[in-house]
Amino acid sequence: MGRPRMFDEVKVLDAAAGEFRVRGFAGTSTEQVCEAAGVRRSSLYNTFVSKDELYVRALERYVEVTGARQAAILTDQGVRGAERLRRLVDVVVAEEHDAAARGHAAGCMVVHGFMDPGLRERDERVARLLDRDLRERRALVGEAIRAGQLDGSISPGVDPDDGALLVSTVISGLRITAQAGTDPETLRRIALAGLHALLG
Amino acid sequence: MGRPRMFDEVKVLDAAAGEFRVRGFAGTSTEQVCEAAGVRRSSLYNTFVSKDELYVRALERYVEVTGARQAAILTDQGVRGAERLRRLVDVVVAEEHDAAARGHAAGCMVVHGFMDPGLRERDERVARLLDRDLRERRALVGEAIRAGQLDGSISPGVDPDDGALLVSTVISGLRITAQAGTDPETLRRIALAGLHALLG
DNA sequence: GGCTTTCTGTGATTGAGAATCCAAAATGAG
DNA sequence: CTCATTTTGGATTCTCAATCACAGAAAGCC
Repeated sequence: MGRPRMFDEVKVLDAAAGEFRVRGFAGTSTEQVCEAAGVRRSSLYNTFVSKDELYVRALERYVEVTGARQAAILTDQGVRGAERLRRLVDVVVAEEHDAAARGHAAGCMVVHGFMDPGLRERDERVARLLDRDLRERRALVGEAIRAGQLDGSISPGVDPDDGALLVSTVISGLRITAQAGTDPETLRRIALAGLHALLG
Repeated sequence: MGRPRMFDEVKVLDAAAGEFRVRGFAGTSTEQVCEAAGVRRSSLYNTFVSKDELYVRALERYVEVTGARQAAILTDQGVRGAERLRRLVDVVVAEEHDAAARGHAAGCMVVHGFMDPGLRERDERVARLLDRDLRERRALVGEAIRAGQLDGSISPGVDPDDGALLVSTVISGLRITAQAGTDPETLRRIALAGLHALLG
């Protein structure tokens, strides 16, 4: 029934996300994506219509994968609330560390997406994806904070919604600070200091 | 002695910075800069050689202006250390607020610069400018923290260098969170929560 | 094995934007 | 007023990313 794909569609999306997260949409050429994915441009366009469509698909995938990973950490019932937040930070720091070892910064599609108003205006779906991701992320962190307040690891004085916003702000800031060549231990120390209001 | 300039070179740089800070280098066309500055393209190129050169000049100017404003706040001897940091946050929040009123997010050339590794690789001067700015900014915040520890407004337990890194991380994160449509009061509350380790 | 279908790869075409060029206009000096 | 000099507006060229079209190749079906 026709010649089968020589490449794995999802692998290409991951490769594309790997490029977009570093340089953003405007800063990444389709040639770079092809290079990273080991696919010819015509195959890329044949499968994914356009650069915009590819970006949307890659963003969907990126949000889904990172969201799932973070959800697993934040809802881990075997761990106290405060520790879940620490593990979240550790994951982000480790990501940056791994990327730095490969020479480039990790970047983040969500950060780039938010920093590019033109992109959100041009494609409604991008705006929706980013907003939904942000909401879900905050909801998950908020739940972890509530859990922490119940198990006594997080001070009951803080509003979980504010706390969630703080966590997402600190992590975004971390992405920027990481690019300036800050070492992982320092990065982790700073992040935990930023969450001092929550973690004491 | 020839026809004089019809435009103010510095005003054009400010207008260019105003565009670059929102969409970054790759996301901004010279046409947009011309539009914003009210200058024709030939005038732009006649005066600033190329887009790259224009960007470097705009970044220099941007870094100089924002640096001076922040320095004034952070070294204000009439104000206690902790209060200086709060004022710094207020300035950033106000910037985002003003921009939001005009429909677009404030953005930040420094954040965009750090999030664009390709740019730093291509032009050594951009990398140097960003690094220098970051160092100076941290040094200033560090000084304010030391001052705060002397006047008793900031807990003596924190390392000023770490504190400075935290402040710059939180402010960067703030820039991102602001784009998601967070209102100014919330933004301010979150930022102060992030600096809880410093400000108590 | 021939046929159909769908993929792949090469190369052409389009299009956006950066860079350049040129003639006209403006201005101050003499 | 006239000249020398520089700016300006518009047209043009150039470059490279993005897209498209077609020929060849690979797999399943009969």
